[in-house]
Amino acid sequence: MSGGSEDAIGSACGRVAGRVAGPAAQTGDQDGREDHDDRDDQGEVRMPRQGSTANGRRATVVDVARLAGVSTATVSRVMNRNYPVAAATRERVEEAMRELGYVVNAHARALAGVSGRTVGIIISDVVDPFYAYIARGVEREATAGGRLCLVCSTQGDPQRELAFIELMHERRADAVILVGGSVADRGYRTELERRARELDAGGSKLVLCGRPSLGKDAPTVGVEYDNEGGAFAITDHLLTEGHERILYLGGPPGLSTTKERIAGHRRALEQRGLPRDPALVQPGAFSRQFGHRRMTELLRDGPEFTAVFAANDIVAAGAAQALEEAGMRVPQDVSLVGYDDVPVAQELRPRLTTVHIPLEEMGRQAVRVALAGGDEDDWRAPTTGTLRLGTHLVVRDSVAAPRGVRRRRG
Amino acid sequence: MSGGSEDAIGSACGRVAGRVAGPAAQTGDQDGREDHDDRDDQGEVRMPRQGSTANGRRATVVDVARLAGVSTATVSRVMNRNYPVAAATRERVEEAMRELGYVVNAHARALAGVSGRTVGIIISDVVDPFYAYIARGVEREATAGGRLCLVCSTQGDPQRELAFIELMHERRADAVILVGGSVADRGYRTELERRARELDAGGSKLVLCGRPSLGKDAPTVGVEYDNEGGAFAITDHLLTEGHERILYLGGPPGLSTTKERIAGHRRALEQRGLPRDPALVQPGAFSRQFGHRRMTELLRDGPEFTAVFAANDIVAAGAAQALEEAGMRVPQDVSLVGYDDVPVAQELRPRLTTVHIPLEEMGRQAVRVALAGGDEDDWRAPTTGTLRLGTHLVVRDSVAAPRGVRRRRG
DNA sequence: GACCTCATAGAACACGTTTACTGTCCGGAG
DNA sequence: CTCCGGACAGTAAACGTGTTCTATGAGGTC
Repeated sequence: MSGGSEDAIGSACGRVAGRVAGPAAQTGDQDGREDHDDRDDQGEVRMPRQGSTANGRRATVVDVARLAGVSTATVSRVMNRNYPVAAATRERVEEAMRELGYVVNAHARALAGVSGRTVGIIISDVVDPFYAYIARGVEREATAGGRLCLVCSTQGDPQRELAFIELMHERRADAVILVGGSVADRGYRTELERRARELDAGGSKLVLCGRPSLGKDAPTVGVEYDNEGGAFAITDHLLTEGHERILYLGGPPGLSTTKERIAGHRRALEQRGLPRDPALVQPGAFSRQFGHRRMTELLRDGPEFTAVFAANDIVAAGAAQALEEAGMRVPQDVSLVGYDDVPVAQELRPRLTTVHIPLEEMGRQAVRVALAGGDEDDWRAPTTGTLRLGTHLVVRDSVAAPRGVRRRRG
Repeated sequence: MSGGSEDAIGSACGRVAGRVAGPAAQTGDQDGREDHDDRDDQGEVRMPRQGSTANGRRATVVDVARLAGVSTATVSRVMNRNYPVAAATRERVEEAMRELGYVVNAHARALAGVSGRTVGIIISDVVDPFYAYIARGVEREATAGGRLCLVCSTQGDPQRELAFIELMHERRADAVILVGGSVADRGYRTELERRARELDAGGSKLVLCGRPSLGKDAPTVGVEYDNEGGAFAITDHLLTEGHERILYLGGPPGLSTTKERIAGHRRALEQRGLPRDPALVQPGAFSRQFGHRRMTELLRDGPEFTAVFAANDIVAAGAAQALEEAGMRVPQDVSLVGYDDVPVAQELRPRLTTVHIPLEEMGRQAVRVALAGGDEDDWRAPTTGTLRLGTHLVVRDSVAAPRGVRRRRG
């Protein structure tokens, strides 16, 4: 992007476009289009089908060519700079394009064999910072490669996810990036695998970002982060501080992300020989509201605990509010940690100890990995493979040694 | 969306696609397809040009038609359900599509005259919740209308903005939505207006969302919020509490958004007959970092003030930290307000008093307004017009009566 | 002057769908 | 029996661009 690129965006081809319209003078020359040998006897002008809702038809290569007095091939070559064109001719063509306000039709171009230069990303919610950061990485990397980014939100509905993949396939996206944990449902998995094969057959890639692989033979690539390891590390941090009864709060129960985080949590417990208490694992949503409501309930009639491991920072924010309302101080009375290291973690008071995930980098890698094999014709490169990024603990102010075992209130 | 729609997404046409490949059994019945009379004598297979990077060519309508023993027209009609097809024929075609894993080519479809069903949104940064909420509204409304959403981030660079508009025009987006304040530069304005005309000439709409109109004759539509009014209201709130020296902090100086907010702020001051002190207006970035740094500097050697009006909630978060580090309590020592009512406002302690903007609703309205005229053929509807949404004050805990005039520390 | 090469430019087809016309078959009305 | 209309299905022409193959003239060499 730092080179003398001709456009403000990635490597988009240089194009020009100009003022709306000069006098539509048809440029007198009675061109040599001699009677299509039929259809002329119809006598009627027969208004051409309108593009969509247009009032004025858009200029095409043919119009430009006519005005510049050249063939369409020459116009195409002027645009793409992939074939020698005399300077004078080039100038005339560019002037004509400006005159007509010509804008190339990306659909026609894509149909003619040039890549559509699009990558799609499917997430649960644009507003959720976890997804937003990944989306930013994807968008930036895509733009750097001269591509546009199609964003879809599923609101967590697997059916919509499948439908969006299909829509992106229809648009011949270079890559489709699926972000976030997935449900374990077998039927869904099968459907997903079928889509992956179809995409692959067409030369596109399905990228699984922060989600377990579909299996060795499914034609997908993956970018993961060390979910289990991060959970292990942060639990271990709590254990080191002396906590023995840790409440795990939030995260949709069926989700792979939840399972992995709980797995890491349990491994840390087991390593210290601590028992696992089912009452201390309270999955739910990934929302602030859930964190607040469930925490309030558990403070009233839940098990004893001295620390809370919230499934993510948003849940932690809700839990923090519940704690505050119950008159509990963090970390003096209860320690609290989150996951994801999203901006809110720095705004909470005390600042939240959490696990950092290289979200934006994951997004970038997702498109890089997807497009790696496609550019060259080396289909020897393994069509499947997984890139794994590290996570690390971020220690802030929300953890302290337990003062004593917490008793249920009231 | 609540009707018995056939797909998980908006009103997308029903399409099918199936398992990769059964035995390619050609379905025995020796149908009456007697030799296409050409192309068979070529004898040679002649590998067609590859689509992009594919190893296996994608199935097309022709393939499906051949396998089902019908014409391509019939296949098209089966897909689009816009023309009667016998049940038996339909079944055969659908089976063929499943067999071949056929996925329609959206580019070809768009080229043939069907709308591409795409809306584009251009924002400064996906991660910024201000933009993220608007993007969510756009995305949801677009999806509800069976459209896909193209998202681009400019990082605040007007050149990239222009380039993105061009890219979306090439893709024949139904609407291009420009979000957020704009710079006052005249050359930029002219460029933008030219793009608007080109877009309009092609039947697309340029929507200005939270940004001033380009003028009466520019073919754009707009969705605004009452920026000036919100600033007036919140300043008046501070004045009512007894504050007389209010620091306005942050917001890029050239930006229309900044100008409007400052205008409202000043109007409130003037209404009470208070003087405007230039030293009390400190524009800058819209970032947390700016809020923190500048607030720190001003506490050291800035003018006296008893309240801070941060240009938005993010800046307020930075300012809050600076205040905290300087040992100042909010609101006892200094009152603090923000703008936008973004989630962080609820996480700050004390919870931030701010101005609520119906961000998601703006996004929804933006696409609604853009697509309103286009669906019907009533081009009598004014091609230009602006929808204005209200803002309102949200009172939380960050404002109190001034204890006394604040003196500079040290 | 004949011949070859190089630099350009044009003609024509491919890309994959949709759709306006044109038929064809069949049942029922006159 | 003929005529008519409805229900289907096929033919072929767009849609706008990229690209391959071919053509033409200029300039140089022998």
